[in-house]
Amino acid sequence: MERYNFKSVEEKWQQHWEKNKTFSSKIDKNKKKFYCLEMFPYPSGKIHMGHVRNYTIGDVLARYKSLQGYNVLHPMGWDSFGMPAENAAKQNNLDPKTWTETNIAKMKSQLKKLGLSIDWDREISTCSEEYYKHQQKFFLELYEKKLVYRKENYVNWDPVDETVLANEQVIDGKGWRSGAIVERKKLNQWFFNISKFSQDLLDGLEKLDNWPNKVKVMQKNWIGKSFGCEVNFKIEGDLPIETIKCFTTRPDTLFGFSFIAISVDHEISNFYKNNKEFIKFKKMCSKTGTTEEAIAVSEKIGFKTNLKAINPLNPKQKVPVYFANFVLMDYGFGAVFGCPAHDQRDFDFAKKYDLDIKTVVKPDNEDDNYEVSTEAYPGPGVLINSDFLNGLKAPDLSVKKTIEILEEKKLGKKQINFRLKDWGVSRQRYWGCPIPIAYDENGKPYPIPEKLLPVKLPENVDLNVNGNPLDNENNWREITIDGRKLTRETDTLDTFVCSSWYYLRFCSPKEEKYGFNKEEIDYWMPVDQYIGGVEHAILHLLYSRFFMRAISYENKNFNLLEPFDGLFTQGMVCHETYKDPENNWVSPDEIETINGKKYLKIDKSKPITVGPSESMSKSKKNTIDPENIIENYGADAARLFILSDSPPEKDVQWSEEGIASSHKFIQKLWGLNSIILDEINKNHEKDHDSQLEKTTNKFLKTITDNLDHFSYNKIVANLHEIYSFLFNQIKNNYTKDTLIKNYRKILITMVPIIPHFSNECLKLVKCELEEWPKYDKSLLKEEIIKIVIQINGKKRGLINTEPDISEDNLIKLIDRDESINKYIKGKNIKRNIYIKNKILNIII
RNA sequence: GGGCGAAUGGCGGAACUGGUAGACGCGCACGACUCAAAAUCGUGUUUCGCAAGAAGUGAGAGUUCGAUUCUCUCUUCGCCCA
Repeated sequence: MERYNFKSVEEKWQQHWEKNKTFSSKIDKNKKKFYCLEMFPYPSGKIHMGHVRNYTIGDVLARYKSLQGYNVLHPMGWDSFGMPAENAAKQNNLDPKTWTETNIAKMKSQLKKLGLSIDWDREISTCSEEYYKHQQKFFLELYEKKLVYRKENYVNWDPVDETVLANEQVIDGKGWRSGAIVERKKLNQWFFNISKFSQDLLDGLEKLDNWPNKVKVMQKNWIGKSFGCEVNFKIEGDLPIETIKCFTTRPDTLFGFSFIAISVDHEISNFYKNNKEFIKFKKMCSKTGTTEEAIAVSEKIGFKTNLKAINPLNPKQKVPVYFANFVLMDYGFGAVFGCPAHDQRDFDFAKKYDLDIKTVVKPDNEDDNYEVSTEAYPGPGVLINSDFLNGLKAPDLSVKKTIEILEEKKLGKKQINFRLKDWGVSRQRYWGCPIPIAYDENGKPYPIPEKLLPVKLPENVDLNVNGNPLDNENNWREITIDGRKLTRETDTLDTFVCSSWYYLRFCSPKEEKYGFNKEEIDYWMPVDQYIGGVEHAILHLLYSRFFMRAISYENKNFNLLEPFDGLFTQGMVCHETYKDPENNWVSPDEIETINGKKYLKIDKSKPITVGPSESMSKSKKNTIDPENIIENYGADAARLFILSDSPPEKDVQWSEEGIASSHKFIQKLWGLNSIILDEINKNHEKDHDSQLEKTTNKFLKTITDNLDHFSYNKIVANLHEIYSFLFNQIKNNYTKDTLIKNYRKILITMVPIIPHFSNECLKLVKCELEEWPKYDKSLLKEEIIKIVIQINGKKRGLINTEPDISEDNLIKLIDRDESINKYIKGKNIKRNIYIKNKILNIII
């Protein structure tokens, strides 16, 4: 018997698929469509195991659905704008475009080696002009609809690199590259008005039945709807200010009020423009980052004004007004009232500036003399020290009641607030989609006319400058439109914009007039199954949901709100970690195993410590290169193993033993295939066919159920079981027809998982790939079943019998079975619980 | 601090709506083949016990004839938000 040569077989089938355009897709209204989409990769250079897992899961589904008769759309593309290209280009002194295109070519060939059923004719790359010209049109369309606007906003500013940093580039308040303390700086930036759809995005979650609940909860919290109240505080003091408006979710704690804190950007700051102390204070505040977390951990500092605020519920009480670093202008109204006893931030602030701390809520298990001492109590309870509000249950009842009172007195009104802020899309970078806007000498924005689109990125740009390289491209920046001299916008779009509509582009990747073609969209959209990492649970998915709404907004021809009908989030790929005696990370291929112990390959006197399995990362040196795996074990083995060990939604541990065992299993299947080919050529008279029929039928049911539920790890177990069955029973002399018929069915079920191998075997048994084999329900019935016999809930034996046996007949069988009967002989039976075809519990 | 989730052999994990706990794989042990090794094949493998048997799904309680599964309390871990 010849060994299975995965290399030649895999190559052969990959060429076959490519030549025959097996996976190309087009509209066929007679067939049900299935749009299977995996999150497209960033072309970083080469694929990693995370990609292998993501795309294998998607490929199993796409191939399965295709066999089930669906018209499957399974495309792939490149999320190819972004900072790594710019950084790499700087380092290697080449341009981002070349770097990106080289990477794409490399990764595409790697993905092809995995044997994915992708329609490569639909390949798109977001950094190509054909792609981003449509994005620019969308931008202008949204600008027209007033869903895009420009405003001043704070950014994380690295004063050393003179550049804007994304939140994830700020580590412990410092720039990731320079290590400089990050400042807050105001810049004019473009925004998508996502908050306009806050309520709608929240409501839409309800209908997404095929999304993991976890993701829906995360999005819900991110949108962060809160019920509260806008309160107007009367102000006394030396400035012409009559009231300050605050937003609060806890108006019921107004009797514990002891200060008002306003943002340094609040309009009142205009009166302090020339105050040197204030300017100093404001500068100090700018050292605090812009994230909620940075604000939470920083020291709370304030700048006292001469203003006094009057408690609306208790006009006798007057409290100071401070500028404070923990209040941001873009939440609420840039002003909060402080209730130190029941908010930790306010508590810290009050301690620092020696302000009153008055307890107004007591926990249920405390008496009325309860007092907050070392930290704030933000929990539920009952109101105390609050005059006419005393005794109300907090927060539900007390908040409701307080709002009613404030509304009645016209001192405030009920308000709904969302945490979701508008999406700032301006990036001060070269390698992104240019924003199709220019400005006149007064800074007034002009959309670039459609006939001048796309606004192309200039080439041969000097990237080794601080700040945005486009700012130095004067030839590119200055343009004349209709005789008017204008200057281009030099910011480029956030790459999340590119990925928030790519699923539409896949439906009609060659459409020239518009980003998509309506007929194609109507047929293919929505995506039936979207598959990717949970790390995109919030931003990417929320932005895509927004984008769909923005395109549909005020559009009579097009009205699709949810792009992804089903979502599946796969887990990460992990690997053991290794360290040498000096505590340096060591990669798996620097290690040699001798007598079960691990040593450094180049210096065998150094033993290796094995650490816990962690998600693969370059810094921990525990990555495995998929290319080597495919080279040594084959794509089918890689696919089989990445599916086999864990459920796809959980983390999986990559191991050398695991991939080797998958490879062995394919070899065993090949051996079995040879035996079956021999058997088929013999002429058997004896007949054991019904057992083969039944087992195959049961296997088909199980594997189909498991495929339908993403239980891909169990599918691999099913294959092992059916293999053992065939291998052990093959000598039973099945008749040729039965053997070939059932074996073909089994082979077809392997196609989604190990497509090269199973297609090769199918060819050898002369089977043209047709359709997913259906199982026969009537064959699932067993002739003999096992019934568990329990005595007082403890298993004491099994009875083999025909199905649907009556309780009386079953007891007669037990009387004859000594091993069970010995437990009940001479005992008084109180009662029997009989669950048909399953269990009999005898209570004595 | 809040939200969500998880905890099952030496390891990864099975167990459909409460009904034989440990499928399948890895690892390990023994055996066959071999001069030998590798590869391959076979047998075994939750724990204690020679055995009959007993205990057993993070800990403790509860519901039930029966709980890995449902309820409550706690512990630990993971993810997200802070």
